[in-house]
Amino acid sequence: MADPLLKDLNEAQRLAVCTIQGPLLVVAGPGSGKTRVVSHRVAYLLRQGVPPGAIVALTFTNKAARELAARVEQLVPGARVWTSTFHRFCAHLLRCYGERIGLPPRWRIYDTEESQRVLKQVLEEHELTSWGCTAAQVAQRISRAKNRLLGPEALSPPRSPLDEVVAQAYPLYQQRMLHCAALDFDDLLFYAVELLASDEKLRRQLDRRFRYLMVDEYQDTNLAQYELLRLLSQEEPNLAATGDPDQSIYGWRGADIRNILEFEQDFPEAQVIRLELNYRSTGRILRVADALIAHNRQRKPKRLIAHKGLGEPVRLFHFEDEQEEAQAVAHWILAQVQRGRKFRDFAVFFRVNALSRELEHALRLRGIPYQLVNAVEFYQRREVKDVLAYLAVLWNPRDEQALLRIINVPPRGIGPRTLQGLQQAARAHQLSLWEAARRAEKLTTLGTTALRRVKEFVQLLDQLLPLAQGPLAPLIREVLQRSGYRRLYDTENEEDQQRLFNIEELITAAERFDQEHPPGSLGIFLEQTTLVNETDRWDPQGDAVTLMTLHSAKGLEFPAVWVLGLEEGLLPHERSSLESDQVEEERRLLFVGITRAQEQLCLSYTSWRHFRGRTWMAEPSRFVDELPPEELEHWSSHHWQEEGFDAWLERYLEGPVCELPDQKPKRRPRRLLQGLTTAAQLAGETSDQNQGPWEVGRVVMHPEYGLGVISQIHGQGDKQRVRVRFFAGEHRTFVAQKAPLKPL
DNA sequence: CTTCCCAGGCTTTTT
DNA sequence: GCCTGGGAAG
Repeated sequence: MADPLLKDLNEAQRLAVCTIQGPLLVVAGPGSGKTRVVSHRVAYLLRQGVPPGAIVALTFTNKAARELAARVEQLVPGARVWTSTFHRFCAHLLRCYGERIGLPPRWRIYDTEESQRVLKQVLEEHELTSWGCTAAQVAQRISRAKNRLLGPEALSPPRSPLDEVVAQAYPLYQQRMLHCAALDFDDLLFYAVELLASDEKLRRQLDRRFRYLMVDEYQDTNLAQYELLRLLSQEEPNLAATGDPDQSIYGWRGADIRNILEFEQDFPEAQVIRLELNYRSTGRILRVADALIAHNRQRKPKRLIAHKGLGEPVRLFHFEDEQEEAQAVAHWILAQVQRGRKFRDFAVFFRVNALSRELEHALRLRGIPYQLVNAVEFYQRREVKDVLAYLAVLWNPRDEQALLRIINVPPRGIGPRTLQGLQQAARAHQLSLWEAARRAEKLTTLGTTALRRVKEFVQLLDQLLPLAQGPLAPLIREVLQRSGYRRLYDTENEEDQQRLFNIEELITAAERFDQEHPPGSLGIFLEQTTLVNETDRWDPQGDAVTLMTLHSAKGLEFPAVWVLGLEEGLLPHERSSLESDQVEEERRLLFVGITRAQEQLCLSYTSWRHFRGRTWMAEPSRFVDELPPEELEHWSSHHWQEEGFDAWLERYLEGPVCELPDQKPKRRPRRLLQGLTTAAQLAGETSDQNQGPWEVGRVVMHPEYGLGVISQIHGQGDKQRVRVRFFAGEHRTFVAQKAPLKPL
């Protein structure tokens, strides 16, 4: 075939690209060129004369959607194929047709925090809190129900107190959400399915319009997503799903691995193509992965065939404790960087974030740059959410959570008492909180002061309301100006500066938005802020080692990978080690970690682990026994007494390594005073951005340690720490904001 | 309305 | 060991 599009594809890939009619399942093992296949398939469809508007490609993350769009653009410049996340796709449908199933106009998406607050309110108002279950638990159950398309009326009979609470709270929660014109993430899918299931005409219309559906990461779909796809694949059943059951690691979020396992039953005409040739990892790494995952029962038989050579053996290390382990990781990296490798070639994975601590310490001690992937998301920050809440109220005053968030921020004397009065009035008269506030004089028995303050607040919003029709950036500035929000923060204070800076960032984002949207597009902006996270994810920026959880590692690859903490209770996690389904998911988690490695793979476990303030006796993970010994080099902790890890490293690297910094004397950080973090954890590079009352060289006084000198300042904002050398000889690091230090 | 203090808890986190 | 949230005190 002369088509250049198909030139660089292997046989299975080509088949997957060219199979365009009927249901198709592409079981794509790790590193098998799945993204290539998907993008080429879109291009091929276009090449075959399919109009771009007939194609929809659904993904789970914005990043995946963006990447796919970019690759299609590369192959077929100017093609306008709709790539979207499930949630955005559903949000779009509901914006267009939501009123058909009774959704209020101008609804907004509540993020997890907001919807949980609503739930909490509901629980409290109906005295459902005394049952000893948390709002988070109930929220999770409601979420799970929605993912399974179970409405409040469809729950199975309660069998536990929690069931009881859920049964009562669920309908109340839904009512309240709709009353606030709010949808949570799960609602987007749930209502979209309801819409299509209840409106056959619309369903058929959309089914015909979106003739070619593609879904990535199909193993992670839940029932709601599955049903959505079904509803859109009746007359035009050209559904192409790609995924790998062995990489299904989101069962706990409602993903149902059966969707992919039973694809052929669900779509009897389906063709199944397996991409088994792996371009990423060396042979031994794949054999280890293969042997491990073979212990799972819930899977589709599939091989991993190495395109690369056999490569080095996989290394399995046993250490005494996590300090030794962390030090070994650090030396392993450093020694290789000294020999020409880049820091960015390395990644370290762990099951739980808490395990990064010791590792970070070890890396810092040696000046190894690293990027820890779990940053607080921009749109989750308090000040950003406050400003967004103002916008949300201006967009739809019925938005109760938003209103509650700002009604007394900055403080304007509307305390819990006043609020309670307003809320009572609202409930009594079936009004929104905003309406109650607006008519507070008539509806409540508030005192004159309280009433005046409410009035002032109502006036403030009334002044701002007309501006909501205009562009965003000026609106935000005006909000900040008239509400006095900016005054909340002190330009002298380091942390506040960061917050003000974040607000500036938000305005910048709004300015960009204004350039691309007509005035009054506030609703779209609000939707983007919840559905799109600009800042989060891992970016290969700069030269740094990557540290992340096994979950975050999915979809990435690195030349050299180390997975640590292969211990019972940690991997499989203790909370997932009883049920076999869950253990299988944990096994897949390790599988995902292993298959990220291109050339080198190290695995490790320890005898002792300090964790949650205790020393735990550790036991090798059951998965360790499932690895094929013939592909491994296994080094036990006894070995290091004879040789030492550094000596091993020299042997492994076949030559001396330049001096590796020695581990500082072993001392476990002790807790000394409330709000105080010890030096051992945070000794590190000196920041060159010393500002505020803390400066290197400044003499300070501590109530317990006496006089000292600030020797380093590290980090920024609320993370900022000051390291102090006390004249008595101690070194300590303090959280700057909470430091009990007095500058002298 | 803050601020302080302590108890309890504690995977993973695409949207 | 460290953080969050709730409750009491200022």
